[in-house]
Amino acid sequence: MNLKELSDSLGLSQTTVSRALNGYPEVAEATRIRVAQAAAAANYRPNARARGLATGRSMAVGHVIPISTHHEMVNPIFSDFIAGASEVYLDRGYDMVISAVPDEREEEAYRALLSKGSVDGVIVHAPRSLDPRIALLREIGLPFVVHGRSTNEPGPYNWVDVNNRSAFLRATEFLMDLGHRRIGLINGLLAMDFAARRHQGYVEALHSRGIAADETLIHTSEMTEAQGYAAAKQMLALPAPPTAFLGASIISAFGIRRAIEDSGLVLGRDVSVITFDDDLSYLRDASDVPTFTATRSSVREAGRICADRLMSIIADPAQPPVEHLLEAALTVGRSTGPAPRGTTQQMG
Amino acid sequence: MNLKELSDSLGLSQTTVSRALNGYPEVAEATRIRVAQAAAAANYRPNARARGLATGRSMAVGHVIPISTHHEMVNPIFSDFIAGASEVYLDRGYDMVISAVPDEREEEAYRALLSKGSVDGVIVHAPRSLDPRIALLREIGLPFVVHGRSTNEPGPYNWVDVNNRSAFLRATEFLMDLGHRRIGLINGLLAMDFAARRHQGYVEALHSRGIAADETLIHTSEMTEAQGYAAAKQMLALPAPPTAFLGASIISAFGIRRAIEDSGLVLGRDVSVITFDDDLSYLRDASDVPTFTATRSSVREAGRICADRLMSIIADPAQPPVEHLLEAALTVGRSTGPAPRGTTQQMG
DNA sequence: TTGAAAGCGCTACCAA
DNA sequence: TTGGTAGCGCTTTCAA
Repeated sequence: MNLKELSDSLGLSQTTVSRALNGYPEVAEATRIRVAQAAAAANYRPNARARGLATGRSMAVGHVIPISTHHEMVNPIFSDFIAGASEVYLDRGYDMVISAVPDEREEEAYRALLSKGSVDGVIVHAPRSLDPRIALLREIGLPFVVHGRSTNEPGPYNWVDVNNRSAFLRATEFLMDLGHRRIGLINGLLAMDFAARRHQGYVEALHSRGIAADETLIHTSEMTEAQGYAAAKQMLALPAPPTAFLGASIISAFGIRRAIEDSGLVLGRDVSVITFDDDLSYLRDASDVPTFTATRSSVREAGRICADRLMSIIADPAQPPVEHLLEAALTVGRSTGPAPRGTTQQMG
Repeated sequence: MNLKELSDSLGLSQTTVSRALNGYPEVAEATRIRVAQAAAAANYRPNARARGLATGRSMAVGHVIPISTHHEMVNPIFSDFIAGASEVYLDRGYDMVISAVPDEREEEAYRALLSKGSVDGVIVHAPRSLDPRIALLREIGLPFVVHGRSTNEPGPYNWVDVNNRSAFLRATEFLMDLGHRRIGLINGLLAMDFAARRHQGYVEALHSRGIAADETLIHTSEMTEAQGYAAAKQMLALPAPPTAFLGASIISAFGIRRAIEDSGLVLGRDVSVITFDDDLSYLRDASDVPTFTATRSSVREAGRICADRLMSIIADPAQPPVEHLLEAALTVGRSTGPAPRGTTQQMG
């Protein structure tokens, strides 16, 4: 069923039917109702390509995911983000186009998305410290919102980020409040902006209590199970091993747990672990289990906000960039049910 | 840069330029080269919407993900599948459109995808025993490939599936070979086809050794950490607790591990665990750690195969349905590096 | 308040 | 081997 068939069946012109369906004010109310009913009955939906050709907009948003490093796709976090963004797209009638491409074909992917006209804008994932994608997108004039930040990027741009610095600062303080003084940090690659900020928060917290950061207790690498295991194992073998770990991701945290077990220690009794990007944490000294809900709920919220922001930019590209910093929620108590929806919840 | 501008700059007609770019044989070789160079220099790419309007094909594939139950998006497996499919799409110039929709809006999503004309075909994820989506897609004539199988579906259809029955059969046998007789099965919901097949393989293996399946050692639920924990905890409290677990997913396996620890037992010493959809397993009696690579590599492979198959169907919808059963690889030895690419590797 | 008609950028048919 | 041209299905002036 297309516009012509629909308008013919109604004895109206395509123009009028199109106007009625798109909410133009000049259509008589009676006509509009008649058209709407006929369209619903015929299960009519305008062809997206034809409409796109006519309007110059594609009603689709692109997400380019670098896959060679396995940073993103393997990361459950990404799923949450996508789920949040999808909610918004679904509401607004937008499609989500995902290009999973090898790192070296990333630029090509963005250019293709633009020149093929398949999307009206993109979300940039996992920005690095000075991310070339931002310059590229500005240059080619494709609207974009960054999930995360690119610290050394000189110009203004739209971003939505979780406050990784404060999250790790608070988590470190929390552990210190429990008496821990030697806290191992199993972090992601410092080239990733979020990892650098986490490192910063951790160090700040230590300094605020007059504790010097011990390099042997800081590890940065890809956030894999194997890396988490190796790093934790090595730290536990130190003359003065850590009594607690701060894990950057659920994946590496599983490696940390394995290292603790392998070392003959008992998780939550001999060694405490707080994991970020996770719903579970293990502490030996707390009556209950504190949980960073940042990534099971805040990341989903971040997806919603990014999508919403991008669609606003697409509608009006002239507006000034907006920066949106979300506070991660560190709650006490194991969370087993659905993650809370708010993002402003603070640690007690 | 569009076709008209490009052809004008070359002093050729749009027709000739289009033909040259699309590999039609009647174009003079000299012309083709000249056109190709100009196109590359201008960074020209045909507008996907215009081309789609003209050809009737959208050069895009849809993936509809049900999100309300958190079956898929939360599942790291899904990421691997997408990564595999993406490789194929990228090669063939196809876009991947992902609709994450609440269960109840699933049918609407498929219909919209078709009538809006945004995709040429879809991949169906996580089929149930008699999945209504198959009938729907057949009815509306949208080409599709199912990742998994729908057991009670009467008609033929294209599917690509991992042999879940044999995987669980082999894993159960493996545990029995090590001397285990009480093996807990922490499974997904039986309404999900893959879970039913896993259950079947488990029971078959027990029967082949003359062991009756013990209902108290079989648990089915959503594959969450909390469910895995609760189920394992309960089983470990039985008068005759299991000495090994078979976990259906990496997520629930983490719950199983926690239950073991909580019960004062040591994983790999007191209780063994084999996890599916995972790269890690913990056995007390094996010299090394056996690993089901099914989901970190085979699932990616399945993504590739599904995508390839779908694009073949789109090109020629008349061809008979193909059924593709992948054997899951159960390997011995911890896998820490990149997952192997093949899918036919068998357990020793 | 409604309709006719001109595109949007491309492909594909029919001529030359 | 090349070009003219008629759509593909929709939106959007411009007229009526």
